[in-house]
Amino acid sequence: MKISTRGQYGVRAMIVLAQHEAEGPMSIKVIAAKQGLSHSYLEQLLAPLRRAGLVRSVRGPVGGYHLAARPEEITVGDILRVLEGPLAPVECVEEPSQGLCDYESACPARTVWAKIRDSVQEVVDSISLKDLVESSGQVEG
Amino acid sequence: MKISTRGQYGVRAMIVLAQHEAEGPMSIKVIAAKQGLSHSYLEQLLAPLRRAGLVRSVRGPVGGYHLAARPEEITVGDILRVLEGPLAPVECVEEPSQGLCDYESACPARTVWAKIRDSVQEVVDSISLKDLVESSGQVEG
DNA sequence: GATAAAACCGAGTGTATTTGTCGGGTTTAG
DNA sequence: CTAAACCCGACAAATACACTCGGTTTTATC
Repeated sequence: MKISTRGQYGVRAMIVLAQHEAEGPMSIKVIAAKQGLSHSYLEQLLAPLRRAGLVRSVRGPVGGYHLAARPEEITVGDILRVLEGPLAPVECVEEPSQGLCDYESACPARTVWAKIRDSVQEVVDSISLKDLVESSGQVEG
Repeated sequence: MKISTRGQYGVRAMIVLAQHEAEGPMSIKVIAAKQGLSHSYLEQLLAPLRRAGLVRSVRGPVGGYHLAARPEEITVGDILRVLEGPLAPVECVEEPSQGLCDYESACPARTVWAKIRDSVQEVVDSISLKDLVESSGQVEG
């Protein structure tokens, strides 16, 4: 039941972008330094986020990344789905619907997994980047 | 964000034990057959469940396992904590308290992880084996 | 136009975890 | 005494994770 570093770092990077939204594009180098992350690895996370339309990139010198929408329009769920895949604790309750367990059609355990899934989704979909930037005292740096 | 097969199989095995509670100890062989699991692997899951006091074993011929408490007293959370470890999406929000992130003391992302943790725990701690046995049509077999 | 900073891309790599298997030992009912 | 069951530790294949590396393309600035 762990979120991998992809999801963790991705959320942290997006928070940084939200915090410095007004300052124009921010380079991978700067984001990585602010969060103590590897440049190359962070690069691998921003690529899918860009393809998913959550951030936009500007190439060339003084380029970098900025949010593709306002902070209140981007949720933690959006980020985690891109970097972690389906937010379901087991395959058989992924959406769009995976098949039932092959062993028996009425699987009592399945209801548990579905409830966990719904519960997690409700949490992450209800938290926007704006919420996170506001709740934290504005971080300097 | 996945639950490993340990947790999945463990919950399924415990449901089987709850369903046949009245019939005396059930052997690993029978449980494994009912759920289509490997005998050896299931054996590895029942050992920690026994040490944690969730099941009791009876040795010798016609031995096997049975629940150590009534189905309404054993929750899915109890089972998952034994087989999956702490029910926290990232280390820094595990209980008893792990240290904060080493990078900055005020980590906005941390509040997200804590909410996910609480949400998952509330779900799994509120579902007992009794709930699962009742909700499913009584499975024959 | 040259330079350099930055995004972009794909492949590769070492480690850790997962998901089991296997073999042997111990307990115990019949 | 023996078979059935639990008990224990080693081991192995497969997968996922967490990066690293080298090179290409784009583009502001000198």
